Amino acid sequence: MQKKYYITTAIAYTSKTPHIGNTYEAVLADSIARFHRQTGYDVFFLTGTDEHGQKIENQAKEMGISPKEHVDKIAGEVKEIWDFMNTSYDKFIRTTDDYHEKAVQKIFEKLYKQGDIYKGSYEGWYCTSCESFYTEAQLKDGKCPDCGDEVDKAKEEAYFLKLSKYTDRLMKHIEENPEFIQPESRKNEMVNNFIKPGLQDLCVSRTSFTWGVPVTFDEGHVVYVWIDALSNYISALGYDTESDAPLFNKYWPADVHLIGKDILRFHTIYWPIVLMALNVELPKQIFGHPWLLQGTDKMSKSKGNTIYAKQLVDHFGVDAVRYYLLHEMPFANDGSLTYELLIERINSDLANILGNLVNRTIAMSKKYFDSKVMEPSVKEPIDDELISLALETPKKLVESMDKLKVAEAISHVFTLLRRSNKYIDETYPWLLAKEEDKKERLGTVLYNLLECIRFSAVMLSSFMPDTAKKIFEQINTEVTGWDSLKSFDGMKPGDSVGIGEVLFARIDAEKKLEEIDEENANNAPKQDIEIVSKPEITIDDFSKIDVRIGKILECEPVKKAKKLLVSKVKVGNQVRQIVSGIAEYYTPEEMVGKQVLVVINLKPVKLRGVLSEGMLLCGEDEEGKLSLATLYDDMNSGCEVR
RNA sequence: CGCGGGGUAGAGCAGUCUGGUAGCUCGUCGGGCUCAUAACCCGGAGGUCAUGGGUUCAAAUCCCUUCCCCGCAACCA
Repeated sequence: MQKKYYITTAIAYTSKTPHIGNTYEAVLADSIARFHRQTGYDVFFLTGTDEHGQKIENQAKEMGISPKEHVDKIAGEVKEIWDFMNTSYDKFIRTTDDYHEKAVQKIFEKLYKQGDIYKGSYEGWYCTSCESFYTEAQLKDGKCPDCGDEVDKAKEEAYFLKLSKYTDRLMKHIEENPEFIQPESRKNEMVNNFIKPGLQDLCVSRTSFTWGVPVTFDEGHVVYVWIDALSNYISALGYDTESDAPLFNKYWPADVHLIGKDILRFHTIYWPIVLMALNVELPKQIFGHPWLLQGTDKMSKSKGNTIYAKQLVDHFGVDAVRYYLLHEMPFANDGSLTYELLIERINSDLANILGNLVNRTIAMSKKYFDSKVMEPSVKEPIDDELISLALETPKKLVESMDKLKVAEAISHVFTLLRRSNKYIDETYPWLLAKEEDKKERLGTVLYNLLECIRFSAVMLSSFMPDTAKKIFEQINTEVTGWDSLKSFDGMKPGDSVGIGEVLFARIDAEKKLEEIDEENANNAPKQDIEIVSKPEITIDDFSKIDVRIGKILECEPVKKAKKLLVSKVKVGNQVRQIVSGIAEYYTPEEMVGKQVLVVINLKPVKLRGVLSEGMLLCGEDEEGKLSLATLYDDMNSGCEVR
């Protein structure tokens, strides 16, 4: 029976257009899926979108459209990107799909009936204007972190999943299956930070918003993201708690869930526990891939450094972008993308090594043999090294791909291409062409080159499908299957090769970068921050906050806290000790002597064990970047700020 | 003393498990070649393998010290 292979990506959240980093995951999954198809597996490749939640509900409200309209638009964009990136998914699931919502409801019901989900209450602080709950730790200045309003201590009913019940089984599974969480270092993070300290039961329902899957037996409750989104991996296969599902029986358990390293916790802890509770087998592997950075920075909209797949593809073509993503991403560390690096890779690998080899080989075939493929009749020892390398390379590819080391796999192909270029220099075809009695030897040399190119194209099919196809056309072969790599005789003597066309044009880096700079300057004017004002307050409300001018006398870091500085601040006749989360932006030395704005009537709290009696005012942007508010002119400390 | 990963040529990385000539790609310099997209091929320069100590005939590799970077966790009144 044919072996099956089930691979999934994380489903993309439909709150904004995915950037190239998100796109990477789909391309990576695609190359793995294609490779398995090519090497004989029955593959199911799932991807899709995660479309519920408060954030989407709010965004839709702001835009004045329905949540469904909002997610339809973004899901459409996601699908469009996945499509032009040439990803060969078998199914694109949306969590707003009917069958998915039903499956989620059934799963929730089943877990509730068997007691793994129970109704409890969520005790915390409630903000009336936001209709949201916050834990003590989430509060900002004892107030709502979102809108800054007063919060009330309150209880809200919610459903909880009993994680504790399954902790031991999960731990055992992780220990017994070292492949389960990859890369290895991630496994330690999960075990040490979460499982060992003990798992708290997980809140799996919400009442604070309605854009979600309703809990069937309790009106007002909506299934929260964990059970909703994660279940897509089985609902997509038609999983049903009661009846059999053919696709599910065939493909489950997943061979690999490919996800970003940021959501590892949900996939390696919550998801396996849900499955255990459902009495369903666990996926074989969770692979938390690294992130793609813009240079050395995380991509984000507010930094204005977001790169989108569309722009890259428009400038460089799909396969060049796919090549870069797949080949330049390390296995465990974050990778980096810049236009400069991309152009360099295209020029040196794709244009020079690959494209030029194909081009020169076809040109020689045409020139010397009128495009005819010749019989390889005059062998020489020097051929053996080339041929045996060609025959070994497919095995190496399989080994690398088994470990999901895609970059390494591609490198093997390029080793063969480099060796082929060298072979041309070793055999001097242009000299052979000058002597009539060397014609047959020349034919053999060209045969070997064409066959190496064919080998390479077959092996590149999963990574650069369009390019592989173009190469097959140029060398005019239909022998493109993986099995044809078992012997070095796929090219048929007597056939004619096709027309040589440039596969990848060399790019003038300077010119291209200018072009892109200009484009980015036009397209991305620095956006003003959209102001969504907090509720109006009266002057009386304002006057409750006692802000004073202070002067920093001393300042030092708080031990074992990366972000905290503790300052002694002179405010009038008092000296306050204040802890601030600004250690990443200011050194203690530069703090001393600064005149600052201090909120003095905040309830004192201990931070990392250090008492803080107030708060220093700072400007803070979306990225969390801080700037301390100081004074324009020297003032006597203790003055009121109004 | 929270947990983990890492520091190897100008850049990016492999090698470390299982000690035995320090390697790959890019860049740079020089040479070769002309079939090809100024491409391809060969050679050179460039490394105290972060640091200090230990084990050993022999250490990038094994053991310990210190310093630095990164991830996770905690923390942002």
